[in-house]
Amino acid sequence: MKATTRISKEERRREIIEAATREFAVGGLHGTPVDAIAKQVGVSQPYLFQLFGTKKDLFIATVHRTFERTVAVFRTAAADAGEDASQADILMSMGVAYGNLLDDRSLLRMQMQAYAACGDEEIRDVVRDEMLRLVSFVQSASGAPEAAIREWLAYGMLMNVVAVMDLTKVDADWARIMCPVNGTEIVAMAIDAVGKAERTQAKAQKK
Amino acid sequence: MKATTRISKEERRREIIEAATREFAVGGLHGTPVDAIAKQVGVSQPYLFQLFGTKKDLFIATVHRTFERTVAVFRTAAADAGEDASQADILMSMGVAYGNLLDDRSLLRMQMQAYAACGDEEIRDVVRDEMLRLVSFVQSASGAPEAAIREWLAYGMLMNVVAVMDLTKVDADWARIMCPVNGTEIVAMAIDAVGKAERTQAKAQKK
DNA sequence: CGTCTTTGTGACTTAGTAATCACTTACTTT
DNA sequence: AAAGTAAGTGATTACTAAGTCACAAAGACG
Repeated sequence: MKATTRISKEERRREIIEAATREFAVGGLHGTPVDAIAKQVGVSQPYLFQLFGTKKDLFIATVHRTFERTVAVFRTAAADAGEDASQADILMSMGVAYGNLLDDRSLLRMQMQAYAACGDEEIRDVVRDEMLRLVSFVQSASGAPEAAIREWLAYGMLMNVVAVMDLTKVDADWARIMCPVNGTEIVAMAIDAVGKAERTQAKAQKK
Repeated sequence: MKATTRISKEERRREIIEAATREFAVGGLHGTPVDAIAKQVGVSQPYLFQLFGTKKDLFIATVHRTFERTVAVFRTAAADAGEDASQADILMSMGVAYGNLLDDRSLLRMQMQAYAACGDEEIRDVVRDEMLRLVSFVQSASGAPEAAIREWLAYGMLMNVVAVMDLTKVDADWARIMCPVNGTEIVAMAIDAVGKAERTQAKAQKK
């Protein structure tokens, strides 16, 4: 197999992480053979080990990339909200963007895999670190008070679970409790969530 | 190895599921050898296959048990709230009980493993089904409006992530955003969450 | 005490898979 | 074109782990 054109280490690394996201998303760290990732990229399996050292290291690199992409989406959303956007506007914009991001089930599932792998100390440390970055960014970008951010995060986590179960595809009363708008994308939930956060925030500012 | 005393199939099944919860919690479906579970129970590995058929089936049984335990805790908490408890009182009682339940990291991590394994269709169906039972119970036991339950669930999901990362052990500003009371148990968060839910509910009832 | 049912096991098969190593092939530079 | 460097692979090792099967031993019961 030498149909592959040669590209730089860094490029290849990026390609591999993209593929790894898709594969790890389904099987998790232990359920995904490195072979499968290599095959998807069209590169030999030993090369992955040369580039990443260990399967776990590749997993960690993938976790990093996952959170990085999320923060990037938040950054864009915050910028799109405009200069004179209120704190609530910014949270709203980021919430909607996150809802759209969840359409990429690979990214979402990869995030769940990261949480699930927190039984491993090394991975837990990485996940904490990534979460630190994410929360810090949201805080500084929105300027919203802690309580509002917490609530916004809480709804985000609910959205994760809704998305991972593909609840939007379930047409049942109970499903609508978790995800008010069935059959549609989760974005609507984000809007609803930010609406609440806004009220919380208004209260906090009155004090 | 015949130190084991013989007990009924059903008893043994229960023992195995307990051990499986602990093991699967760390390694997930694919990262956990059936051997490890068998060893913990003090029973031979082939016997597990005789009792459960497949590793995946054992995993599914464990998922079932995990949610069952959670609902049981909610049931007790709802009963403990007393006859003339308000809807908010009941949600509060269940929230606090859930916070305490999360001290059992095995149960919590097992729950995350269940979500993470939703890439598998069969497991996803099971998880949906368990979630249906859970949400339905909370709804009927509390009688609270949908929006209040949704918010209560959202904070529950946030608590999950806080617990899985062991954030209560992290003494940093950003950690306090996700988990206001650092160094202490997550219960305080539950109380805070239900406080919010109560307000939401009050609003809904004014309409 | 003998036999029947149920719980349980030792030994094996089969297949996959993380990691390594010696080696090759393409591209770059002088 | 020769020499050097960087990207990439075939073949193999050493091990793990799911699932099977024929068989054993405990208790129940007349």
